[in-house]
Amino acid sequence: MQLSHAVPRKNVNQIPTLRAKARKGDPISLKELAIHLELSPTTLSWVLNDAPAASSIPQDTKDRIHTAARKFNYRPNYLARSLRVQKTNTIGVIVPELSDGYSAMVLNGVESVLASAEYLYLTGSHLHRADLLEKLPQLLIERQVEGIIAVDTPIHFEPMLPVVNVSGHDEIDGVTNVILNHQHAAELGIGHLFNLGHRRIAVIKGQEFSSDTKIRLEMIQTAAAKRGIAIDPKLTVQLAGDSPSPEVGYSAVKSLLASGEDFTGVFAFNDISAIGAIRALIEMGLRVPEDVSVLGFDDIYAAAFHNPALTTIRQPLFEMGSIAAKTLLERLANGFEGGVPQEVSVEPTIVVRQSTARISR
Amino acid sequence: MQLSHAVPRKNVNQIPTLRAKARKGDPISLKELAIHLELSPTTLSWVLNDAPAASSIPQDTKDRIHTAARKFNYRPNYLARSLRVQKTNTIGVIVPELSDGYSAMVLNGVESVLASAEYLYLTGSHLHRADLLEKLPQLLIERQVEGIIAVDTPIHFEPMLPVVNVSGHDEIDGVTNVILNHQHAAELGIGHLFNLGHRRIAVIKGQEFSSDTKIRLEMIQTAAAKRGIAIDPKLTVQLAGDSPSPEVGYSAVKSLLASGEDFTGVFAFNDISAIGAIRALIEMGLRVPEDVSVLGFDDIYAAAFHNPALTTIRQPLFEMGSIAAKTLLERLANGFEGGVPQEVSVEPTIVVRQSTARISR
DNA sequence: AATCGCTACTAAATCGTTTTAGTAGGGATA
DNA sequence: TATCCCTACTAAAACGATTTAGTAGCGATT
Repeated sequence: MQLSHAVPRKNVNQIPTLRAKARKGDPISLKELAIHLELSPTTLSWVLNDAPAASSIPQDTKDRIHTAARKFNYRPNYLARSLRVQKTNTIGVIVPELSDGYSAMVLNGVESVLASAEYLYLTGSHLHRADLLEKLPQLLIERQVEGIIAVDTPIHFEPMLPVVNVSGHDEIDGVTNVILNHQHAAELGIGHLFNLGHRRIAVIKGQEFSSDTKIRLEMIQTAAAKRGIAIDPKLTVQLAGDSPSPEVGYSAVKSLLASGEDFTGVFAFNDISAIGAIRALIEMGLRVPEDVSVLGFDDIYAAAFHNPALTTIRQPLFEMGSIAAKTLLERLANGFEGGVPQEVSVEPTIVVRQSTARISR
Repeated sequence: MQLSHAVPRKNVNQIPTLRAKARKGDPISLKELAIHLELSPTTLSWVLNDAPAASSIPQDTKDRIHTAARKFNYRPNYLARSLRVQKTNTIGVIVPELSDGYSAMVLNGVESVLASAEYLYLTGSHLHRADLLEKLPQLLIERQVEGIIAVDTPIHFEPMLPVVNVSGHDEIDGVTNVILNHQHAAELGIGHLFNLGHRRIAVIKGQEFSSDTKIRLEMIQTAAAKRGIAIDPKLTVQLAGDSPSPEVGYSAVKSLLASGEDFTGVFAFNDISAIGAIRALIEMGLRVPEDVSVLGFDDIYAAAFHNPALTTIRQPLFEMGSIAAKTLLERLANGFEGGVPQEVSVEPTIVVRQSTARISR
């Protein structure tokens, strides 16, 4: 990647800015506005914030204030206000990384709720690095965020402020976990494969750092056992590396195929790895779903349009995000009166498409 | 989606929080720390910030201060500091939406640069809604962000602070555009298809709201004309709707196929729509690439693992993000001395995979 | 005639820093 | 001995809001 045409414009630096300032009006302070109106800042503050004390201010004074505020485009300085009222209307969000599809969907849900509550959020990606896992919460807390939403992120700190962890499984005081009903998810997935006749089912485990990895596998094993089949440890492979690319699923299934073990179905950790798995199978001359069924997880946008279209366990990621945000805002509003919900769980659904089929051998 | 097990924990609300506070130490202020040390806040501020004035402070006093600060876990209050020094170390980022893959990749690049500069960022998604396009910049400016990075977002305001627009094409004072060399991209794409023998090439235009839509098509037409072929308007379809799903590409190509026009190649606006296009073609019984070649754009993670693997024009999205951030930080550091770069451009590359092939009919 | 209450405000403190302007005390210099 | 400089600090203002505590003026009540 190269840069080209770094074209600096001349004479554009000073003038337009000054013009813009003069035109738009330099941010004016409450004090300046008060002087202009020959009133005290107190009065303006009361009126502009519609404080109870403003009830004694006559309407025409109020009108004068509002008019002047609009005219001079007065915007209260958020820093000053936040400092005074000890409230920032800001939360922190910690994600593993943004471009994995998963976090972005959750964030969409978070944002949808925050927006209507006039909250903004600061984001940080920890990239699974220990130093960032340590530093990011600090950084956010220093910035006076009121609470933290973590997505698929281990919590290593004792929270001094409300924390909601999406896909968190550790019980930590002060941390609310928003989780998928993994038992149900496993039932749906294994049930589906079982009903199609599959008995030798390979499982792609998630990476060690993923919060869902452990419970997901356990629940799958339980669901399989319930149907009288076991998940053969030799058919269990684990994703390696932290790339958000299908490559990790591809490699995992490659090594599985190399082992020579026989299987008719694959239950992947997520859609991304399912896509990689399919590539590996096809390269070996196996057809999906005729020879091997592949079951994804998450239902990302691409799942429906992959070739073959992915049968998958849908996680309501957007909703998990919005629930996380709602829960956090509630906890903030309640102070410490409402009690801290330990866990909120959401239900998966199965979306049957073309990557799974009845066993034919 | 339903909620279940909203399990509130009893008696957990008061105690652990108080404990945590007592344990971790309530955030202590500089003043309190100063009282404890029997020094003035000034002295502490000088020493802790390693200000020039601290040169007259003897080393053992400095040590006392640092030790106490560590012991009481002193963290300067960002609001207070920012208010005083008129600097927030925060920028605003505006994206269309996070889960389209594109924005997330750019954001990764942005974050990689900001992190090492000790900057954090506030994010807002405008979802192509006019009201949000208006409101988000206001909101961010109110929060005293030092600058704004917009991603594929039309700028409707006169910027009072530095703005960098990734994939922006409008010349606006104070806005630096980070853009792809679209001429080169079109050359690569059309050249590739042309060399494979394709003459009747369908083009999937982007949505109207996408900043790249117009120039992309123009450059494609130019590149085609240069080779003596024209892009038939009847072979030009436009993505409709703002879903980040392959569905929009699917619909577009469906309607193209319904028109009965003949073509051997498709140049898609992005990989997502290319994936939708392939689905539409396959549904019509056409093989990709044997009957129709499909060329994507962006090179998202899934492109390499789609079936067939997508030949695509790679945009260095991560780099575009990091360049945007670097440019913005430079502009912030320079004040208005350095001049405002109007445009920085980056080069695409073509990644040839399996979705394009030599024409066979 | 003193008190009360109401209206329509203002002064000053406060949030937690940084920064400007001093200053007390001591030794060296003229 | 007066002046100057240096060391090691401190007091107070400032950033821009909100909030607490008043207060001046006036009409109504006791």
